[in-house]
Amino acid sequence: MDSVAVENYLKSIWELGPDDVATQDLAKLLNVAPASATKMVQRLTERGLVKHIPYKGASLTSEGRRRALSVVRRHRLLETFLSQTLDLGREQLHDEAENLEHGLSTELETAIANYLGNPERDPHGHPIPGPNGELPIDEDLLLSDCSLNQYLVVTQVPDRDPELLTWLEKNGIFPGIKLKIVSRDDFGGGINVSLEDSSIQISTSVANEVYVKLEND
Amino acid sequence: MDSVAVENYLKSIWELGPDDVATQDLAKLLNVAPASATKMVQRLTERGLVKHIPYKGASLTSEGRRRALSVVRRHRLLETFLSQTLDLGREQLHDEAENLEHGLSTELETAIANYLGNPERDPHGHPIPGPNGELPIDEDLLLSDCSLNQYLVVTQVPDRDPELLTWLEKNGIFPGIKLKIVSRDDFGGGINVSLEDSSIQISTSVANEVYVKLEND
DNA sequence: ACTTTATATTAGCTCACACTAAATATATTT
DNA sequence: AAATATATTTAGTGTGAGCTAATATAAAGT
Repeated sequence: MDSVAVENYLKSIWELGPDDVATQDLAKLLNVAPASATKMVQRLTERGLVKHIPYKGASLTSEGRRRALSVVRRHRLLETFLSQTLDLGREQLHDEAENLEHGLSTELETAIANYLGNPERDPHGHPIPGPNGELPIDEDLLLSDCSLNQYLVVTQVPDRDPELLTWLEKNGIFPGIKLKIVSRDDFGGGINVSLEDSSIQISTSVANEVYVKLEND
Repeated sequence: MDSVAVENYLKSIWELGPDDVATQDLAKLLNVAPASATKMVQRLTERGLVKHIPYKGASLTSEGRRRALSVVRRHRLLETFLSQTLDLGREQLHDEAENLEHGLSTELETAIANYLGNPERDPHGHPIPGPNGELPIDEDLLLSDCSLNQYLVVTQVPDRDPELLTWLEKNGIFPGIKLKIVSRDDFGGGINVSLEDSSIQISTSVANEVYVKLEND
C-alpha cells in the first residue's frame, strides 16, 4: 500500500498535470521544500509511478495515474458521502475528505459508492473516477470562455478554497444553478452575470474556476 | 497532533491497561517487534504520556489517557456512524474504523456525534468516551461470572475478532438479546445458555468476552 | 542459592520523508 | 553573449519508527 505521503504526491501531480509538473508547484501545493519534492519525485520514478525529466518536469506513468485516480475517487466519494449524511457546508468537505481518504479500504469505498448509487459527480460537480481509474471526459466549459447571453448551468465550482466557496455559495453560485453572462468588463475586469433573481459581478480569476454547460444539453 | 503510530500505541496501552502493560503484549497487539515497543514506550515517556518502570510495565499518565480515550471515542463513533449509514456487518466495523479514526478532525467528530444523537454505546455495546475523555463507569457483568437461571441481557460483545463475531451473530448473541445460563459444564467446559428460541453452548473463553446485565435494570 | 528460561532493554542498522545550504541548470535581461 | 535571476538538483542532517542480535533482569525450577 502506498504511504500517505506517496498518495498525496501522486494526487498532486495529477492535479497539476498532465505533464511537465514543476517541482516548485508541487512543493507549494504540498507545503514542502522544493528539495523534498525533487527527492520524492525521484523515489516515485524508481518505483515506476512517475516519469521525470530533470529540470523539465514530472508526469505520471499509467500506473501512477491509476493510483492517483484511486485517491481522487476516494476523496470525491467521501465528500459526497459526508455531504449526504451529515450536513456539512460545501466548504468544509474538502479538508475532511482530505484527512480520511487515505484510510478508506476498497471494501468501504465500494460500500459507500453503492450506498450513494455510484454517483458521477461530487458536491462540487467534479467527476468521480471509476473503480479502475476511468475518468469520464469532461466537456464542461469554463465560465470565462462563454459568450454573452447564452443560457448556462453551473456544473463545477472549485473545492480547495473555503473562503471562495463560501462567497460563491452566498451569491447563489453552485452546481445546478442557471445563469447568463450579460456583459463583460473591459481590460480583465470580470463579467456580470444574472441568475434566477439576482445579478452579480464575478472577477476573471473566479470565472476561471467555474465550469458550466449549455442549458439545453 | 499525535502521529498515527503514537495514537495506536496510546490506544493499545489503554486497552491492555490500566497498569503494568507488558512490552510483549503491546508488541503483539500492534504487530511490531518487542524492541520497537520498548523504544516507543520510552519516547512516550519522554513526552509525558506514559509512565514506564523498566522490566515492570507501562501505564498512561492522565494526559496519555486523555489522548487514548480521544482515539477510542473517534473509533467508536465511527463504528456507530458506519453501521448506521451503510449497513456493514458488525464484524467489518472494527477494521474500517481502525483505518479512519486517525483522520477524523474534531469538527467532524462533533458533527458525527450530533448526527447520531451523542450515543453512549457503539454497535458492540462498548461505551463511547465523552469529548473530554470521560468514560462512564462500566457496571456490566461478565457472562461467565453470572449465576444460573438469572434473566440476563447481553450488553457487550468483543469487536476485534471477526470470526468470533460472525459466530456470535449467527447464534443470536449480540447487544440487546435476552438469555439465561441453564447449566455449567464441569472443569472449564463452558456454559449452556438458552435464548429466546434456541439454546447453545458457549466456551469459557468466549463467555469471558461477553458482558451482560440483569434484565430488570 | 544457583541455574535455566522468559521477558525486556540496549546497541546498532535501515528506510521514508522532511529540512537547509550549496551547487548547477535553465531562462531572462541587458 | 554575458550577466543576472529563477528553478532545480545534490549533499548532508535529523527524526520517527521499524528491524535483528546481543545483553540484562526477573521469575521459576531444581
